Amino acid sequence: MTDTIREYTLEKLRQKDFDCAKEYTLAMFSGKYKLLIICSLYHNGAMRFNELQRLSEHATHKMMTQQLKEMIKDGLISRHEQLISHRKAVFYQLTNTGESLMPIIDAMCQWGEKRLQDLKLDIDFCSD
Amino acid sequence: MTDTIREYTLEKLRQKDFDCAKEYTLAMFSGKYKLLIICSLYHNGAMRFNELQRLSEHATHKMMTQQLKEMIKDGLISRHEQLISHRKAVFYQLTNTGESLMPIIDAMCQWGEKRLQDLKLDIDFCSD
DNA sequence: CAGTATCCCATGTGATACTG
DNA sequence: CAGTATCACATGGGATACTG
Repeated sequence: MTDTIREYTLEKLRQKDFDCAKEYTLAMFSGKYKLLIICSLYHNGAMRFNELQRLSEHATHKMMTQQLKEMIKDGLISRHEQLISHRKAVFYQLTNTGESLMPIIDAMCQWGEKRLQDLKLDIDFCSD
Repeated sequence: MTDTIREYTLEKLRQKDFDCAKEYTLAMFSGKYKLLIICSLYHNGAMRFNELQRLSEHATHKMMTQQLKEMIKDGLISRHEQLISHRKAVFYQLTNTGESLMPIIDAMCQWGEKRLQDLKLDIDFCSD
């Protein structure tokens, strides 16, 4: 889950090796919670940190901040503060770049649904 | 790189929680070398173990066998043996299921190429 | 060639505590 | 609320040796 694909791909790019387009795209959303974050922001618009954390039952504070940081760095989401009754509130929302991943994610969703449908007939497919 | 997304998703499926279609699809190709393996088999047809290992300069024997095993388990590739001048040769090739991932991978390829093109203007995007 | 098994270190990540 | 920092343990994965 730890996104070592991201590290690995960024390293290639630093070496001026740009032959890793699909790996780079994969690195955009292969981190823990990243698909969940992207889809939630897409459907809900801007969300606050704690709202995002509550999305996944077991998301730890640490992992959520780490994932958000990477996604900001990658230009997928943006962070902005706002004062609500004299208290600072932080919002995250998808950038255009982040949104442009949605067609791919939709395709993944469809592939997965069809595949799982086929596999449901086979009780044992997820053992091991 | 280690595909804990795969473990995590299979665990959900074992719990009869099927609300993870996109994560499941992601788990299909987010392992180390999996994109590379799929694309190579797609373009070259059946390939032998050592040919696959030579694809990536630093692929270790252990990781390659592990990835291939998972992909067989997931139904993306098939393994079959053949006798070549009295020696056993092992071939791997994409199944129809594996091939059906190609449109998604192509989309990832295109997204990545466009994105990297845009980012090339910014020298610093891959630092950190 | 095509694996399997073992050892072992580096890294990821959960838990916890602290800050403004 | 929205973080950052530190510690401690579990796991991933490289290196190496062994098998048919």
